[in-house]
Amino acid sequence: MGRPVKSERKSDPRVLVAANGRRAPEVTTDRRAQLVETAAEVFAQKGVGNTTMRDIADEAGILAGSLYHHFRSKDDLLEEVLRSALDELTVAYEKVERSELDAVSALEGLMLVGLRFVTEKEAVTSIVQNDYTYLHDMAAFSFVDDITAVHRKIWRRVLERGVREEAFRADLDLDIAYRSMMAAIVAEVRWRRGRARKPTAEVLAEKHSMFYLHGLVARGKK
Amino acid sequence: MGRPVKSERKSDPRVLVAANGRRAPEVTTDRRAQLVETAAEVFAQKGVGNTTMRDIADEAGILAGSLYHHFRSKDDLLEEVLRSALDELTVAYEKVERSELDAVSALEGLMLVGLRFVTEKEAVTSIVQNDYTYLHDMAAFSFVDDITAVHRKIWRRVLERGVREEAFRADLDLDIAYRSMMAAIVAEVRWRRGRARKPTAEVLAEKHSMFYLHGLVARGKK
DNA sequence: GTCTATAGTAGGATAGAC
DNA sequence: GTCTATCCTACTATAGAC
Repeated sequence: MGRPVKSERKSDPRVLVAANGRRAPEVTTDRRAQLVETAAEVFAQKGVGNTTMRDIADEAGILAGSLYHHFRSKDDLLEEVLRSALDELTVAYEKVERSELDAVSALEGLMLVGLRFVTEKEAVTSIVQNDYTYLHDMAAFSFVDDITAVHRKIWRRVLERGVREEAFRADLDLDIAYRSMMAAIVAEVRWRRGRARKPTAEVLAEKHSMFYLHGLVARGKK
Repeated sequence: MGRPVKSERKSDPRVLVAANGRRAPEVTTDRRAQLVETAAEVFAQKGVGNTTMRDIADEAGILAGSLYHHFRSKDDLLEEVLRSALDELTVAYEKVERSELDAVSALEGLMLVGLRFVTEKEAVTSIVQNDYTYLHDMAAFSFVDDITAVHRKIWRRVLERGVREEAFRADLDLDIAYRSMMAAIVAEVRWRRGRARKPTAEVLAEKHSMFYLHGLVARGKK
């Protein structure tokens, strides 16, 4: 990479086809969604900056130029990879918050949702985690920060409620708590990538909850 | 980036000058060390893949070609950036382990050392954190993993000792504990970069220790 | 929807003057 | 130790045939 790319985003091919009134949308979406999936995998594997359109095309079994029939630019393709996945995550977090569980259960719920995302969308998680600098320096990807901010607010509200309801320690530093847990969840993707034995999100959530709820120190002591 | 670069590493200018028997080593080192510092900053800011030799040269006030008088290649330069800093971190961790504190204090010590590194070497931490994929895919940078493995073993020994001495919970999952704390420490660099108010390592260590030692749950409850 | 071919650009690295 | 000039390579993106 390195060549600056301005994506201006205009029409979406799917909309055009839909307007024709033909084809099941599922099939229409297929090729495009399939390419997005492939791209996600390659971006995650090599890093966005080191991924060329040819890399993606190779993996998809076509030539680089053909990708431009589906996407306006490399950044356009990346945007589609990220936006679809992150929007799903928002919905899942919101569902936990709306469920009105007690604070401890709600936090466990958020953790499970976060870890499910990490385990089910390894590629996207890797991209967000590994290409942080790339994404943050390009105005075109500020939407990632916007979405992340929404997630943070949900977590914060649950933590605040926990303190208010005296389920969590009163002297808790909520910034530290949020940052630590989020960092740990996202970092899980680095431990599981390319590994044979991949623990399920449920197992990980159970362990993380245990760790964060009770801490390191043995109960009997102090 | 994208162009594969093989660094083979041969003579070091400093050695040659030293062999001449002239100059204070400090002054001799200066220019090179200064360039390494500058490079670290630029790599951290833009990401390794998006940093060009011209970017670094601009920041240093020279032309791109001149950098090759000091370093054999871009990767060579990056290697120097990383190796010097990470070796220092190893020494600091080892010092904590040798001090034979009780497990809780030792863990607090490791945390402080880790956070001091993050706060004092923001650039290097950012690079290791953000260009994870780049570093892991190139054989030339496997030394980063080697060094990290040494750090992990030190942390693990302290955690294991804590459990043995019954300072830490017996049912602690050491993998989760280590990963979580390390992820949180390294992630701190993302929160402080470009921020006006930067908490000191000491303040952060105090807060992280509090959080990890005691967890979220209020004592009175459960 | 994919191909061939290619324009246009930019980065890594080198050689030799100063 | 830095500069000028340049080679080589590789990537993004486009145009038009099939």
